[in-house]
Amino acid sequence: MTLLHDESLTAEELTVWRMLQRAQMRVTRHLEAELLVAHDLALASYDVLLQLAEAPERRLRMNDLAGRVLLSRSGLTRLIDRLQRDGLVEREACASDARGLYAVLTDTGAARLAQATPTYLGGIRSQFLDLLAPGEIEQVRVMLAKLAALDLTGAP
Amino acid sequence: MTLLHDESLTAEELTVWRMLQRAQMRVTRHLEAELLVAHDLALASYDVLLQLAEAPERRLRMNDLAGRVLLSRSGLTRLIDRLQRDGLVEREACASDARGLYAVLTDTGAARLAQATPTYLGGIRSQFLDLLAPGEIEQVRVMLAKLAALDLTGAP
DNA sequence: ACTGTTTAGGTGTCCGTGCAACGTTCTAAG
DNA sequence: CTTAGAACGTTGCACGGACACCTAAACAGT
Repeated sequence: MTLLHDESLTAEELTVWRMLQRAQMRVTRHLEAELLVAHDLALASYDVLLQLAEAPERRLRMNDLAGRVLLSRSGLTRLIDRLQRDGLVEREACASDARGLYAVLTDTGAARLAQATPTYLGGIRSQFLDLLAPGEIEQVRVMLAKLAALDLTGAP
Repeated sequence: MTLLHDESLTAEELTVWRMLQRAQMRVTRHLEAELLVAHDLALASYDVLLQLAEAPERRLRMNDLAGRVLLSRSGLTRLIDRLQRDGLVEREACASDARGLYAVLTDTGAARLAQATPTYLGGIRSQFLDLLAPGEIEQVRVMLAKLAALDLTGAP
């Protein structure tokens, strides 16, 4: 597993990985910057709002939410602190489990999300989707599905 | 540019983008963690050492290097501080330009890089390349080339 | 019921990074 | 030669995030 198969292969493959890193970083930065100047919203915050908006009852358990936005639990705690301070989400106790807390999207939060969404989608388009042919997007989707499969099997 | 073309398209495309985010994050985390435990080397540090190793004379101007590792200049300053403290790189004045500084890879640094490289490549393999068919890797390369083209034209 | 274990969430602390401002040096215009 | 402006690298500051640890609640076995 830690063994090296064949050094010679890696020249081009390594480049692919590095290009991927760069491209992803570039798009992310662009997106974050645009959201910040236009709506004073960090990318992570946008993701949280989006996840909540898609969730039933506009609410999600903290732990659950942390997993979806790829953030540590502590990181999410602070982020929700900020969003709550700005009135975009609220914390609500869970009836069935006294330890549990729901993060709930407020109307204000939903409105901010709606405002920011064109910027978000536009950024993804201009920096990512518009540069690829439709068929290529589908190719990417297929590949990513393979990679995502690992999440279920290998990494708990 | 900030206009929304068609809301209906974005359902699947949005998923593709989010999957890409997740996949990239997952691989990066895995890589960083492995490098850290096995060689006490952050991913950013590895990247710096790698860039320097590939550069002529094993040296690169700070500004130049900052661009290659996708780090702000200030961020690079501190990173080089740490690497220098650990003896992996050195700073060297530039003869032709008194403002300029070279970051130079030391022998110690080259050795550490060599030690860590199997871990790095192995991680990329196991988390990324091995999950894709050879043809798919080539497809990715082609697409990334398109995305990278933007770096040259659109973004200064 | 009781005690140990696991889970949910929050807190203390540290580290890495970006932004804005700064000093220094190079370059161009007068 | 002088001076305005740009470029290079560094520093003060604040912020965001992770890790380790903590408390409270749920669950397990006896």
